[in-house]
This record gives sequence, structure tokens and C-alpha cells, in this order.
Amino acid sequence: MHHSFGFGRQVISIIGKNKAKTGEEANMMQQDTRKGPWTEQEDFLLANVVGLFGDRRWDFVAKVSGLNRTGKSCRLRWLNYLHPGLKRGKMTSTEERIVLELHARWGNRWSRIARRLPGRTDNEIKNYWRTHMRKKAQERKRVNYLSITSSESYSSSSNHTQDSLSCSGKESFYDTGGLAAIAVTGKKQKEEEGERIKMDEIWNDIDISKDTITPLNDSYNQGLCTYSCAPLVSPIWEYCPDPLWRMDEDDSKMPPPSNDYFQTCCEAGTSTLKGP
DNA sequence: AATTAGGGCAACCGCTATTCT
DNA sequence: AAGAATAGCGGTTGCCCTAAT
Repeated sequence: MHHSFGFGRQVISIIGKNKAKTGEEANMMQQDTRKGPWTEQEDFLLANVVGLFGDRRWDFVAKVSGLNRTGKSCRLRWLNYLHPGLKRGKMTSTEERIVLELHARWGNRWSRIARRLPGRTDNEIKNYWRTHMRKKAQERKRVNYLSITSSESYSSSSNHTQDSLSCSGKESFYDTGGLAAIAVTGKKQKEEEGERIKMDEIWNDIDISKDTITPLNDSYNQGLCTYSCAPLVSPIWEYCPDPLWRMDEDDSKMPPPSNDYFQTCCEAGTSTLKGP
């Protein structure tokens, strides 16, 4: 993720047609809402206003700031870009594993998944998933295809593995709600109890050879958090009262993920977020 | 050096859920 | 209790950047 306040893209569009030519229409233009990439000045303004009034009443924030933006746009900008608790940089292999596991359990519940990854936004995870995981799926599809054509022993009606599941239908596993979601289609609440799948199979798909991953249940459980995340960008994170990544009640009742390491780590991060 | 294709990601859209009056 | 306003979520779009040709 880029975190420079300078923007390469400066394509600003305006809601409605840019047809203002007369004085009256030009006047109306003033009231039209800005869209498109945010400028450094806008970011600065928004951050200041949020600092003053908090990050709740977004329509109010939008008005008070003088930004010609919708509250919705302000909220998105704050949550996905300006929030001091945001973590920058590439997903670590640990985070990748967490995303994989949680997606397998919950499907495309990005915000819920994001709550388990402090500093990461739902948008970021969503984008990450779509780019990286889809790529993996395509690779697997290709490999699978090659093995099929070479062996000719493939039967399309046979018991499908994850691989074949991901490439047999219109919907890829990587683009849908994951295995759990597929299994319990339409049963939203069931996903918490979603069937456990063989995560090892998924882990094996991840090329972790280049990464040094602290073994699960290792040093972390001895009280040393080795959660291999990049340092946070702002000390505000330390006492950030924002509930953004606070586990909601629903989540807190959730059965723990497959490894204690992960659970403990999240709790630790969450308590840090909650501050004193 | 110029062009093209694909990756990456910020931001918008439409819908639903929640809160407020 | 009902309608309006606001917040949140997931899906999608489109632009910039960069590697490949």
C-alpha cells in the first residue's frame, strides 16, 4: 500500500455532469460533491476535523471540514487510509495464513476478518485476497489442467478436491465464500460453526519457504509475542480508543481458531488497542 | 524509446443494518 | 412503531505503475 500523501492520480470527477456553463450552473457546481482521489490538503483537513470531533458523525464531519465530499467518502478515507492505527506494507506470511483460515471459515466477511488482523482494513484484505489468492487459484488451475490432460484419467464427476472445486465451476473457491460458505450456502449464522476444513492443505499451498515463521505455540505462548508484523506507523496505536479492530461481542463468543497462538495474539493486540 | 498487458489498490456504488427522532 | 438518517459492508470499477515485448 502506498502511503505517500502525494498522489499520482489526480482525476477528480464531480457527481453529476460537468456541464456547468452558466453562472447559475457554475454556482451549483460549488455544491457538487467531489469524488476521486484525495489530495494532501483534503487529508490534512479531514484528519484535523476527525481529531476535533471524532470519527462518528461523518456527514457532520464532511460539512464542518468544508470538504466537498460526502460523509461516506470521508469515512472511507479515514478508515482505509488516514487512521493512525493502520499498518502499512506487505502482508506477512502469518497474516496470510490467518486470512486464509478465516476466509475458509467465514467466506467473504472481510470486515470480520479484518477485525482479527489489527491494522489491516477490510478493503486491504479484500484486495489482497482477490489479487494474490486468485493468482494462486489460476496457477493451481493450470497445474491441475496439465495433470488432467497428461493422465487422462480424470473424471469430472469424481470426488472433487479443493483444486477441482476451485476450477470446476463458474465460481472459483477463491472468489466465493470459501469452503464453509459453499457448504452452508444461505445459512449466514451457521458460518461460525462452519465445518473445519483441512487447513493443512491450504497451508501447504502457501509458499512459505522464503519466510521465517515462528512455529506455532512457540515463543508466543511463552509470553513473547513474535507476531511478525511490521512496526506500526503511529504511537497513537498504542492507546487508540477506536473500536475499529475491537472484537465485537459476536466474535468474542466465537470458537477459537485452530491454533492458540493466533487467538492469543489477537487478544493481545486487541487489549493493546483498547488501552487503559 | 515506445507500446502493451497485467498487477495493485484506492475509491465508488448499491444494498443492508443500526441508530436516532 | 415508523420513517429518516447514518453507518457499515461487500462488490466492482478504473487509474497508476511497472515489467515485458
